[in-house]
Amino acid sequence: MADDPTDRTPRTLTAPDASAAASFVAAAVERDALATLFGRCTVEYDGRAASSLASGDRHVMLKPDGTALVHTDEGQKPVNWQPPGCAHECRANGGDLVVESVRDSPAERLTVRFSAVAFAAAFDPTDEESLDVVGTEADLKRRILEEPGLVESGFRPLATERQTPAGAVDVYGEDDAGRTVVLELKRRRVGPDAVGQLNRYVEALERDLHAGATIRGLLVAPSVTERARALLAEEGLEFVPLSPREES
Amino acid sequence: MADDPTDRTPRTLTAPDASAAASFVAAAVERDALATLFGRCTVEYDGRAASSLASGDRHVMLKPDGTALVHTDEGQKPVNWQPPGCAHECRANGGDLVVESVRDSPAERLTVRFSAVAFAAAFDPTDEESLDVVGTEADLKRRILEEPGLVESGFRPLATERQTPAGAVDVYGEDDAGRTVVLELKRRRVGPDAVGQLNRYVEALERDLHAGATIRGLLVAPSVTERARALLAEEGLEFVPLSPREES
DNA sequence: AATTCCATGTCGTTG
DNA sequence: CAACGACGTGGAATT
Repeated sequence: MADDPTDRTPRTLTAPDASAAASFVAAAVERDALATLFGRCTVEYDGRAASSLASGDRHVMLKPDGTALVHTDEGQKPVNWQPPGCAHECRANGGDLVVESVRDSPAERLTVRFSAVAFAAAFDPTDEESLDVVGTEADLKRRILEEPGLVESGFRPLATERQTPAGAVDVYGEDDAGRTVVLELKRRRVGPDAVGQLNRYVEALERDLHAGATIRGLLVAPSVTERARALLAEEGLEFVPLSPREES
Repeated sequence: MADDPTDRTPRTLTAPDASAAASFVAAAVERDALATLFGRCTVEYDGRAASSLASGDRHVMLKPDGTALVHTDEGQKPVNWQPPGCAHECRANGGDLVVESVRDSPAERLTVRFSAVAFAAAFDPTDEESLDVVGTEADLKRRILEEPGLVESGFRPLATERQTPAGAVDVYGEDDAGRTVVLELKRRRVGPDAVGQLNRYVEALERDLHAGATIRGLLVAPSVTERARALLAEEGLEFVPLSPREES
């Protein structure tokens, strides 16, 4: 059974010594299994930045796509990690189990050194499904294109992702007076950054079309912070309250 | 041994039925252990957005701080998750194990329904250590304050985090001609967003000080993209190449 | 490979 | 609690 590659039974190991753990993890990595380890370890990282973490109990996951994750008992983000595409290696060193995940470009190395492994497990996951998310900026755009009057009476969308020297505009169109209108869409409450983004597009289009062109810039989002509202006013831009999901 | 709260041996369960798995996970959550599950499940999420994921093999982690993570065999980010502060519940329902993590404000619910649990484990992690990272924007600031000439000959820093109507400026100072200088620092190669940020600060200060004030805005980063460079030129801003770590 | 921008971003700090 | 900005942001789409 242990040699059947279609076997979905997990392999496990409790309190192994370093060499048993190394063999176990090496075999799991070799056969593209998802390996997990729990135990007392230190973690070193060097690459885009560098970090060091003293000894403590952590959970380590090695994925077959080259991802490595180190989790403590707190936080949604791993305390250390390595992105997909890395090569996982492991070896016994002294009495320790050393797990390393390495990649080039950028050159990065993650080193986890276990002084004690409490537990190891390896799984062979099969997952053909993909996630379907609702309530994104794309949904907001869809809503607007289906019902332009949600933005304002008489608004007519002419293009999406229209290019400008400053980047692509989310939605480009005209108002009922024939003036050019630029929409910047956000799925949630917006701060000053989104105002800056919209302003870049408006200024780029004003330069690009012709000197005297009057272009309206509308920030479309569920709500806006005070500072963002002040910036909008300074720049002569407008805010339109609208949510990606039907309710507001 | 199983009742010793200081016991660091993990508890494990292989191919449990739904009610055994539910008891096991409930006990782990109750005693603030870190619980992991591996098996075939569906995942539903509703909250800031909403999502649905059909049946597949996944790894689920429930942390004592209320974090929930659902990982597939690919990717650094969990396919679904719930942030710290959630309440974990679990129950047997039909032949399934249902795990839910819920929070209010914002109202969010994650529901994982296992048709089969291949494996469950619970750990009692102790981790007093905190991570030390090097190569951040704070390091870049430190470098500049220790050796202002790295920015340009004669630069004199006067304040950090100086407030403006548009937010706080990273570093505020004067050049050798006595002109006001604003620095925006970035730890890595920058795009148009950072230029917009710097421009907001410069314009706010020009308004704030007096009408005719000439203020130099310097973007300090390892490098800059072409579009960002063009935007800098348009706005009359400058770029200074400098890295958070000693080398460039 | 590089650029740009969205994200259920997450996370820390500050008011 | 809201707001603001950094992050080893990650990830997708486009060039």
